[in-house]
Amino acid sequence: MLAWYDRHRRTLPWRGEDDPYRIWLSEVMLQQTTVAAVGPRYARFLARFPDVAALAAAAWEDVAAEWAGLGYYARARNLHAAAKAVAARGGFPDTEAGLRELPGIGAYTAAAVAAIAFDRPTVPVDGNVERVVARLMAITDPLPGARRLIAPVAARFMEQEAPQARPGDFVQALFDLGATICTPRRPACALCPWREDCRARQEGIQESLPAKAPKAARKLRHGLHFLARDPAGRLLLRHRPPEGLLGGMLEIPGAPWREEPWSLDEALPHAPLPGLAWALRPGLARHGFTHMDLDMRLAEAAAPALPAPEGMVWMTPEAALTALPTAIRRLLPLADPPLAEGAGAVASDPPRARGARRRGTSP
DNA sequence: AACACGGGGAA
DNA sequence: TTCCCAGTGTT
Repeated sequence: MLAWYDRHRRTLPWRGEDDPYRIWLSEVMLQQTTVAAVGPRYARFLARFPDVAALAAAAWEDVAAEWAGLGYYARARNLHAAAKAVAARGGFPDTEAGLRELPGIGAYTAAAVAAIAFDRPTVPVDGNVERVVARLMAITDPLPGARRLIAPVAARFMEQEAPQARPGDFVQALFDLGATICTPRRPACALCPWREDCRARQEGIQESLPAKAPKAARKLRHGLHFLARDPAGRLLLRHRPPEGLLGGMLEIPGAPWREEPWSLDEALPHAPLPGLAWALRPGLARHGFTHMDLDMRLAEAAAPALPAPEGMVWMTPEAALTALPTAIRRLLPLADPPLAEGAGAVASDPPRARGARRRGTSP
């Protein structure tokens, strides 16, 4: 495995780093997030917060804006909290158990940082390792339950394949094998260093593993949001509660997301400023979360120059574009004139700003 | 053990 | 479209 890794490993921005801060940051960004999505964001984050002291000293607003668009915003909150804890104790814990105490570091990330940054002989079990081990051992139990069978096998590999040598490289070799050879669909078994040992391949069932438990159906919810613009063209945004969905992020204020679609009249009590002439815009913004789909409509009004109400802030469209989470950003192309992604210099193509088509028989 | 929690890239 | 990604925390 290590010989294969030395020959075929991917070149990645966080490869070869020995700074625990950088390893940790990469692992947190990579939680449920693809390498391709993390790449540019990793470099940008480090440019803004070059070390753990800088992150610990930063204001939450700046961390949130930097994380916007990456998703799973509890990661950013926990990252910020963990940075303060690390700065306070004078450095990173160098054991799996010590790392596990930090907010946002669970079983996987503790093992990953311990192995990669501190060469501890432990195996983080991510989606790649689950897939590689399930196939190698022909484990047919469905995930996530099968993890209790997979983890001990992975730990045994570490003992056998990397006896006190290169634990960090061994786990990253497993990642790379899963990402480039032992892929979810159409694995390239002919190129695999373990092709002769793989029980799933021997049985011809590699493409059906790992088995997964069926996931719950996504609910559909509806929202109606109110975009107020002041005479300077700034947008009125609201802070969401610190926990829960999009916790701690900014949003365009609106009526709560619920099962039934909103009419403008019905939603009016939830408008951020009283007495404005709200006009409902045509079209619908749709966003899919992990557990629900969300259909949002947009009402707009011109507002006089006023101080922002409690918990809200006036922000330029340019700043809003980068500070808003993607779900909320999808409303901007519905505005008149549209505040699309390319509103600034770049005339990029507006994302799925699908109009009222689809089966949404709008009011 | 089951849920809540984002978003994007690839097939 | 669907799948799934270097998962964590809460209930």
